[in-house]
Amino acid sequence: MTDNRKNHRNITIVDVARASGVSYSTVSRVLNGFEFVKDSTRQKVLEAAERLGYVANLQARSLAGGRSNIIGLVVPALDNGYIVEITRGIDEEIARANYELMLYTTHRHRSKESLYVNTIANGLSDGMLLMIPLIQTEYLHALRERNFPYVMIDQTDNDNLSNIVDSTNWQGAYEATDYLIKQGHRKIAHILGLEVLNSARERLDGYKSALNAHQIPYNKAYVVEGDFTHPKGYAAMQQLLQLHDRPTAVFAANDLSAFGAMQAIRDAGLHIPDDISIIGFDDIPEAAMMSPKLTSVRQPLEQMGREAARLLLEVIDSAEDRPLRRITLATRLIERESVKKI
Amino acid sequence: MTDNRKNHRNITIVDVARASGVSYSTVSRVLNGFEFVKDSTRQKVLEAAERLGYVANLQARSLAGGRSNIIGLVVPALDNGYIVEITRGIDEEIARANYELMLYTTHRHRSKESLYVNTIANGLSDGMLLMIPLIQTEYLHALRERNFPYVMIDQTDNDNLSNIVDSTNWQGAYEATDYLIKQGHRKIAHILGLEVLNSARERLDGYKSALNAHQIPYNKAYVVEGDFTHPKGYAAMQQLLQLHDRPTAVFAANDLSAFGAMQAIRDAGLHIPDDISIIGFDDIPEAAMMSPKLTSVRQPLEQMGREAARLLLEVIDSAEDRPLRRITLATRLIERESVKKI
DNA sequence: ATGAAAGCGCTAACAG
DNA sequence: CTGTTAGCGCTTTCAT
Repeated sequence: MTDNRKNHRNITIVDVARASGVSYSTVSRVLNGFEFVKDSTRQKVLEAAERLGYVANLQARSLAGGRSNIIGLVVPALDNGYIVEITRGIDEEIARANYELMLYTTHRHRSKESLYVNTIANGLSDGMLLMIPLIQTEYLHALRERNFPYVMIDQTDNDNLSNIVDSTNWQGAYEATDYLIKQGHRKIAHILGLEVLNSARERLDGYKSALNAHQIPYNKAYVVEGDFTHPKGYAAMQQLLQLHDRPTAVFAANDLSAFGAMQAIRDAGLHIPDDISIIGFDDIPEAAMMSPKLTSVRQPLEQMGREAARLLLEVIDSAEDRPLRRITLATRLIERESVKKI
Repeated sequence: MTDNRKNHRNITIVDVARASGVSYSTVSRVLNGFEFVKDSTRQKVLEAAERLGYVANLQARSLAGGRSNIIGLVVPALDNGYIVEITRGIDEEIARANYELMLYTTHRHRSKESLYVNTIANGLSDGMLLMIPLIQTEYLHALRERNFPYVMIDQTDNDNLSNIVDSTNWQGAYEATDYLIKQGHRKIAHILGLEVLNSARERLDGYKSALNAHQIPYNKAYVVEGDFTHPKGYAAMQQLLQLHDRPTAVFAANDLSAFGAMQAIRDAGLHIPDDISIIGFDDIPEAAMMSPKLTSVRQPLEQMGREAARLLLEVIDSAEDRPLRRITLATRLIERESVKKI
């Protein structure tokens, strides 16, 4: 601080100790719910703390080896409903457990990822939640080595040594494609997700398997590049619209690219679902607000966040040799208005 | 911790000191960019820190009276684009200054607000950003008393003693209404925001003033209760649709209620903008993704976040007697497809 | 059941 | 220019 800003004396356990006539270690015990404290003492201390308006100093507590009740969350950015929904689930769940959230946004810079992982691990968080696509396994290794609690969300740890929460990508994609087929579609395109990501590959596989199950030949021209973004979805759809044998339906790897595709369809003067049916993946809140409302495979995003938070809290509270868990939540097709039966 | 989780020895300045053969206060000086250090010493220290993989312990630094480079952000919840957009702006700006974000979500519980304000002020944040509607002035008073840097976003401090970033609510509402009038509308309804909030009142005033300026009598039946949410917007619109003399256009206090209204209009079998024109406020990203795309008064949300962050950073860096600032950003009408000329 | 004392990692005078 | 020292507020042995 430039000046005397931090010279304000906060109420500390010493003050509480003085006010209640005990030593400050006793105050600490009371505040931490330690059991061997005389009831009358406990009362006195609690009362004094209340009266003085004592507020614990988390950093000091954490420094001294206690818990900070803070968990770190690393995300790429706050720029889409997908991340925000998961974050909300996390937020709700940790609030319930009286934890706070420290938000680290990498802004998709690689260098930040390692920095954050390090900072968090050696800092004040009791644990950390990772939503970093393509995280390098070395970080994870470092975390494990120091026994730092962490949970990954919707990602794969190639070493298979992490606690993970994700959802049934393959299954969801299969179901979406199968649904389109059952609505009479045969010419079904797929707008890919970012292919380096596991979720994107699993969705592609689900799509292929469904076609295969119905003996519909796989048409390479119907599978176009994408990266989970709106602009790419738009471009991909434009590409599909130029095909001689235009698809009658498209399954987009996520809602964001589906929105882009819808835009492209509209801009081409065509109508959804009359001319082309479309189905998304994720079911972010915006999907229900579109017109027509987007049919989509719901990934229980908020719930994924909640489960991840809960799992992390468990890990923090448990012994080191706790067996790893992988929680895979079920996706579910939400039928709305963007698919037509033909 | 239940076990030896925190017994992992981190690399500290003591290690760096030992490795570079200087005292640890010198290391501290180097790390803090203190100027009176011999260049050769600085090199040695930096090199050793790098080699050892030293990562600063923010809590210790903050405890000892230094900066934590963390700012606290208090928000009601992460449940709508309005908050998320502002948060994003904040996030980007503080990242640029190498700060981290500690997120406190009140989940709209009053008790949490005071707790957070206290915790943050006595905790590790260097400053705090407040997005709490109807914040109690006593908290603010407490903050000022301890000279704790804070900035409020899109709120009013009745005592007028705070640094604030907001936008031209009155002006924006006036412009929206004026625009509708110029498109030939006379029967213009208004879905109110949460009336206890200043922004809601200012928008109502802007609406009234515009009507007045065009000698259109104020019709009380056209002004219906709302609270900035989708469901209330829906209900408000239903109410308007039942009127004998139905309005031809409605100005909603924010996009969220506009979305609700649009839904109600569609559910009533009517069309936008052919049967009813609608205009929102905020211009959250979803507004451009609707069909028809919503015409809306853009509040530069992300920029508001940025400005607030920048202002806070300035306050943190400046002397105590820095004059207060209020930054009011301009709103701007974004014409899209939800208003028809009649 | 409670007090005394050490120390977590760091910054900031105070000396020199 | 650099080392020494005293805390910041708290948890945690170690005594008693």
